[in-house]
Amino acid sequence: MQRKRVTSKDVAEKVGVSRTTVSLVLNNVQGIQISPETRKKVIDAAKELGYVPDATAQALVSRRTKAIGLVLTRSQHHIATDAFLPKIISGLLSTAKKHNIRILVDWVETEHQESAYFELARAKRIDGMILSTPRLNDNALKALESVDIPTVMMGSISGSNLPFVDVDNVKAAEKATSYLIELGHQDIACISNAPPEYTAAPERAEGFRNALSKANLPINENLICYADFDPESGYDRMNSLLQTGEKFTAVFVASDNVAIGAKAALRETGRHVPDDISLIGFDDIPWARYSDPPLTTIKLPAEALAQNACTLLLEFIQHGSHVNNKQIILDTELIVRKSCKPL
Amino acid sequence: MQRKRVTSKDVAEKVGVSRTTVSLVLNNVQGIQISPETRKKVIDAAKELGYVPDATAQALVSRRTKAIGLVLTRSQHHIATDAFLPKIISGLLSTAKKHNIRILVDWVETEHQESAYFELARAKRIDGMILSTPRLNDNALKALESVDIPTVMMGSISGSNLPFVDVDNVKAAEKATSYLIELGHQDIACISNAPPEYTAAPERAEGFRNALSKANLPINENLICYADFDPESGYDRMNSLLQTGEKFTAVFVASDNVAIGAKAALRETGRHVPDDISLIGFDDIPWARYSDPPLTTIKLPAEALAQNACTLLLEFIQHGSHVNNKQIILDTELIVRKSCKPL
DNA sequence: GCGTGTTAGTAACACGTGTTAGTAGGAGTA
DNA sequence: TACTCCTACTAACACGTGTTACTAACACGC
Repeated sequence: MQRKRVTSKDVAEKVGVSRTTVSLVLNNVQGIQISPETRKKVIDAAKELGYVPDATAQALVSRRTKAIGLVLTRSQHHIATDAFLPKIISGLLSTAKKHNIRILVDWVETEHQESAYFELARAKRIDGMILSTPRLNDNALKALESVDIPTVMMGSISGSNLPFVDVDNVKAAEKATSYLIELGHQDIACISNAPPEYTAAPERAEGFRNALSKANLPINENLICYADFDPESGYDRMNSLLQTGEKFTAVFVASDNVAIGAKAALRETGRHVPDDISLIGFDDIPWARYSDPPLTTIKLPAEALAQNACTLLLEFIQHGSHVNNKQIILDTELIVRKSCKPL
Repeated sequence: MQRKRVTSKDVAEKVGVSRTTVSLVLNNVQGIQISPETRKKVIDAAKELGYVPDATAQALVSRRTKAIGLVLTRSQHHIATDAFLPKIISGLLSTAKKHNIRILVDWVETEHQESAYFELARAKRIDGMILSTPRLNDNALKALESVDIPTVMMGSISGSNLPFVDVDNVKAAEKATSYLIELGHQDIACISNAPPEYTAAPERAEGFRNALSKANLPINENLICYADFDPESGYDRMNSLLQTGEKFTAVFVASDNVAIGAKAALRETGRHVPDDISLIGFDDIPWARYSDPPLTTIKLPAEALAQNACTLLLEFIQHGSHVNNKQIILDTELIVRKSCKPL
């Protein structure tokens, strides 16, 4: 049943040459002399036998697995509800495919972070890794540096000098908030996307504050809170905001996924978007433009982020740490739809 | 900079035993005699040196890579907008982690299917693969069988006897449609989830027809159409349905993701859900319960599907093709929310 | 002393590839 | 003939591990 593997030795024997010759021909090694007839015979035989080089053996000798890791550092529930993951994967796959590289998805539970990174890297199963929205404590960071495997982060993190790809979260949040201010809103709430440990969350809150300051508006800390990635947390936070009794006419929600839940909470308490409350999101997930009303939001170039992270990592792998451009900041864009209204 | 790799040889030398002994101790091989002192010394030395066995070398000799492939066979755009992928990945990761197995995500562009499957399998980079919502032509199927790598499909496919994990699409669609009929609807449209090549799509349409037949209602083929996974296609199909001039008071949309777009089309043409049109979805993606109105739908156990597929594949890998239970059908559940109304 | 077992290991091969150093054979030159 | 150069290869090592077959040392019973 189980057909025997076809190895380069089989190809060599069929043609009547050495295994070395087969390797040289099939890898098209430059600066070496093989007669055209032999070349052809080898190539034909390989095709006929259906020879595919064994990736593990190649990896062992070349010290390159031709695979990179996408390391997710969130809870299982947050992975399952991450509206962003498909775009990340899609972007990664498209770039990786061009370079004939595979993607290994791994998941590091927060509890045992250090050893997990360590083992993953040391086992040499991947050539490098991409950390998605990392939340690293000092130990994990140190472990990561000590194994020195090429690493690129998607989303920056304070206190680390690993290369990263990100957007300017402060500026983007400022852009969103300024838009609300331009519409005449003065009492604005902010639900950031995630707990403050995730660097992007406080950055977006900071952008929110900046916009208010520049417009000489007071900052009411009671109107600033942090969600937890999923719609449910947005639902909860919005209800909490409503219960404070503080007045607000607009909300900046720093994640479309969270905004889904926030909007549901508004609806259930009889408030209408945008007539009663203006709502602006962040990310521009596919759902946003089909929402009711279509959600005004900040477009995050998710696929481009992934593609850039992948390209940067591959450079990193190839040229060692001499990568000149260690951080890439992509642009965001305000997408005006119908969830905000002049006051 | 680049620290030298720690191999089992280093551990052996440090302790003063042979490499064999190190291997026997660390793998805890049964039925072999090693003195407790030596055991301890080896374990201590391994820990002290930070020894992690090289996965590629292990794979080469054991003929097991301890990785399985998740193979996506859709276009890049469809991967990016797949609201289901995160749950699949989350389910896969959780099960795989328990067995200390990694997940390799791969993407087969439809054009070069055959060779891609072939190469992936033959390169021995993975021990088995999971095909997600496969659409296989005959060539691809034959190629797949000829390389005989353990394979499990998520979503069945006609004309193949590969093991699979799925829900009973016909019955689930029937359940959804019957619910609409029970509410008094008689003129019901159906937008299936995907093009008919994807087996689930015609199956769900069939379930739709079955329900009508059982209720002695006429089947109007003009009211049955096929979307293409994403919200945009739902938007288009709904507009087409509206333009036919055919009358309908309810719609069964065999995908929540498609329903998002369909609902937008209804809204833009001034129709309200559920007052004017009742809408029932399929999948129960996270967005569904926060939708406006909350979407009544059929719950597809996505994570459980992935977990079962993973478990089945691992059994398959371990015990060869002697897996007794070659197909697993999971239950679906009608989730009643607020998008449907008695006529 | 001798045969038999047991204990605690080790030497050597296998996995399938990439690569370096070397070589047989022929042609050209003095 | 003797030396050099070129062509077209090949032998052999390395990568790091798992595993099988073997052995040295010692104890035990008679």
